Amino acid sequence: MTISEENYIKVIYHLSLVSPKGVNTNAIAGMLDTKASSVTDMLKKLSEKELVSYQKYQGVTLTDKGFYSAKMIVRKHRLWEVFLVDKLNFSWDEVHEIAEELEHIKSENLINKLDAFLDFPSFDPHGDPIPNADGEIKKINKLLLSETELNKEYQCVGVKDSSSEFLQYLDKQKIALGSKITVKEKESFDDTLLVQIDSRQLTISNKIANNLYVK
Amino acid sequence: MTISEENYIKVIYHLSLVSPKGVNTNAIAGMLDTKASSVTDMLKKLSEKELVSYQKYQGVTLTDKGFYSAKMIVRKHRLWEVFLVDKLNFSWDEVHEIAEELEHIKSENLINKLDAFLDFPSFDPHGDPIPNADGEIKKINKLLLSETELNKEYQCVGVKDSSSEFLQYLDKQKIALGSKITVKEKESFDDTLLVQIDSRQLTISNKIANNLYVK
DNA sequence: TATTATTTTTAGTTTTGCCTAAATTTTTAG
DNA sequence: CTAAAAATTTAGGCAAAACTAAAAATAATA
Ligand SMILES: [Mn+2]
Ligand SMILES: [Mn+2]
Ligand SMILES: [Mn+2]
Ligand SMILES: [Mn+2]
Repeated sequence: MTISEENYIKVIYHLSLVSPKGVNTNAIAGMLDTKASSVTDMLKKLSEKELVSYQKYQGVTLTDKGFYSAKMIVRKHRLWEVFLVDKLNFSWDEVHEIAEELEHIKSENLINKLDAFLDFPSFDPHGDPIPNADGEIKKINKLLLSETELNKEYQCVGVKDSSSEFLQYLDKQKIALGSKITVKEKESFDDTLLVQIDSRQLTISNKIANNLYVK
Repeated sequence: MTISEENYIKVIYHLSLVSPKGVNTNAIAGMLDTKASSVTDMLKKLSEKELVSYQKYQGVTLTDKGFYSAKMIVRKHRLWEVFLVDKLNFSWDEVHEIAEELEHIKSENLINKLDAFLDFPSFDPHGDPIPNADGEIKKINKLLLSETELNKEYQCVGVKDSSSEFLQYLDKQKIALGSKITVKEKESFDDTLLVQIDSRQLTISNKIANNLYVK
């Protein structure tokens, strides 16, 4: 697979988690910052290689082969992110871009040795699960902060939006994966939350609450 | 710079250490396993970007800019090789191919953090010097085993040929960087050497002696 | 020096991945 | 159910990086 093909497969994977019936051409184009006509061209090629099932106008899904390939790319991406944060002391808002390049390095041996070196982590720095060498993914029951019950203690386990702006906001508010969070009050007018984080009180907008996973 | 451009610059760098007057089109083609006509095309592009000085039929040399770029690619290649051997437990004959890919990862920040993580190594697993962040290279006075004096103790510091066949031969004979080597006798007919390595006696062909650096 | 031989460049194609513009199909609304 | 809107595909092209074949320049040699 070329780097371009890998990027398409990965995007189709991510989109198919949301629309399992079939992924739209325009959605793919949007994620890859390219044009729908280019996507159509690539879908034909991926279909030829039996990485996706594609009938024109009907959207696209991954074949088993494509699904496995996608998970291996995601595995590489997330393991490299762990390496960058845990070993090289990058902060969690700096690693995504670099991992976008590292995920295309070809050696399977490399990624398995990296996995061992990192002690077989199950989650990346953003709380996303890391597929193991067989493509199996550990699921956890997480929910958005906006969906939690009042006065019940949760633990922060991930982010939905992993843009550096959002991650830097969390850093500024000293909210990290592992932080204990309890929603004390919910303002019905705008869904703003009054929360207790570790031992601090904080007011959190609905937008934030919709992008923070807890369990 | 594209990956292809980087590969050309790196090859021109290596060849120009041997032929500083100017590197031949065919020599470049040979190293990159491509055709002379493709090289000519690329030389025009690199010249356009002021990475090389090139006049047709006259061979090519790196500009200061090209020379610095080349050293940064070599720096990345060799640092990644150190990482693979020291941290991921690859053996020294397995790392070159993977480093050929890793050397094209773009972030300067990444490579400087990797450098720090590895404790600023000066030499890679094959004994080749690693340029620092400014492009400076630590030179050592090394010579080939075939050029040594009889009955004088040397230390193995590098390999000229770093093919896996040669490296695996050295592993088999338990010759590693750091090994103490003394040439006891030289057979004048075929230049075969009788050497003492650490505490063992060994007969070594001229071909081997011409590819092992000592100091 | 004149003539080969070798090296290098030019000319013309190919493939990959992308683009714009136009045509087609599907979906949504009236 | 039809007409407009939206989504998707086709057609035709472009740029990068490779190739082959042929031409031109340089180097080697008789
Ligand atoms: Mn990421
Ligand atoms: Mn991540
Ligand atoms: Mn190498
Ligand atoms: Mn090396």
